[in-house]
Amino acid sequence: MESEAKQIFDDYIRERGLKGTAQRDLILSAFLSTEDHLTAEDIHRLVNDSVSHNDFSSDKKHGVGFATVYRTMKLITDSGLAREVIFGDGVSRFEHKYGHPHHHHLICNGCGEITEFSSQKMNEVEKHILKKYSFKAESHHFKIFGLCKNCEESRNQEKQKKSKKNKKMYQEDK
Amino acid sequence: MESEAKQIFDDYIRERGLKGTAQRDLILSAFLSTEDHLTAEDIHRLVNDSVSHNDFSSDKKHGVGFATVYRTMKLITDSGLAREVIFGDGVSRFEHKYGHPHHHHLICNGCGEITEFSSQKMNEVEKHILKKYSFKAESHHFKIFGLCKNCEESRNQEKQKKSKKNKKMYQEDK
DNA sequence: ATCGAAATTGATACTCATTCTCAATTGAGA
DNA sequence: TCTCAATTGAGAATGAGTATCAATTTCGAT
Ligand SMILES: [Mn+2]
Ligand SMILES: [Mn+2]
Ligand SMILES: [Zn+2]
Ligand SMILES: [Zn+2]
Repeated sequence: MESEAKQIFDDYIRERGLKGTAQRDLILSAFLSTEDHLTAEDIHRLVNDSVSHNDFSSDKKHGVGFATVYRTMKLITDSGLAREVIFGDGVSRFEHKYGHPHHHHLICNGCGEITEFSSQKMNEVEKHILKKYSFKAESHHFKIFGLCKNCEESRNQEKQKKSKKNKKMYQEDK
Repeated sequence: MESEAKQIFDDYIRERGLKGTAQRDLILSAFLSTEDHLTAEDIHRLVNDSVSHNDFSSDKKHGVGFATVYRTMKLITDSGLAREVIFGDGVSRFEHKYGHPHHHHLICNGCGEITEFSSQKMNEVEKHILKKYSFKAESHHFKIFGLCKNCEESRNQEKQKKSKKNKKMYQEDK
């Protein structure tokens, strides 16, 4: 769980002769506090909100900077705790890697909801492709964009409204 | 073939009350001239190189601008001729859509080579996933990053060289 | 507990792909 | 040919992420 992850990061830091800092602790805790796919901005907000709530000392100079968030997320990724995911909207996201087996994503174009899935059959098909092309995979990611159940239903309701409206307008035209 | 594609673009342009221009012709021709996955920069270069080679009039003011390349590739994409692909290296690429059935990609981290593949079995697995999650797919893309056959082989040769070198240094240490 | 070299930090400047703005130019229907 | 909306290129603007650097902090050695 969380303490194991913190241990892993701590080990990683020491092995490299790096230093433990309050900022790194805050950022790692924020990252570990959810199961979401977080952007650097998300993490920056989480960190600085939690700081301003918890630390009410009046001599607080400034929050954790964006550069530190990016730098630390790189370390967390390199330590094996995080994986960077790119959904193609121009922002990187980070998700848990430790204790979370590899999986793929369904991304809703309506509400942004992200659903994870994995499939043994898909792994087998992939293996077959790799052999066919003599390709050595280092990473792989299947992304499916579309509409989640909720968004699909609301879209259909929208359509129905519009078609009623159109019918009405047509009658008024007579 | 190419003329069909140009006809489709022409129709698209007229339907919308847009105008045909020399720039749009050049950009579309450049895009159609290869089967590659082109960046806006690639297309810009293709267009301006071909212009300076073919059109040697000395009163040529300037080449086609980047903004026009981006704007026109958006039109070409909307017309259904192109598809935008995002490999996650920070640049968008465009590939043929017309006459090119949907497929996925193997991307070599060594030389950048892109190999296309498709798999009926994978489509079936995907369909199963979509049903399971009640998700309505609008687009989907499986990307596999790694090393192509060539790059994998050269990497192994590198390894062998290094191991020889290390052995030699070890002996010299004695 | 103190010291000091080395690592870290936040602010800010910068990069780079892409989009926006706008004055000048061009296309095509009347 | 006229006219006017669409288009263009240059350059400014944007936005995510990175590099720089002086000031601060960490932590092992004293
Ligand atoms: Mn995930
Ligand atoms: Mn392709
Ligand atoms: Zn949704
Ligand atoms: Zn290669």
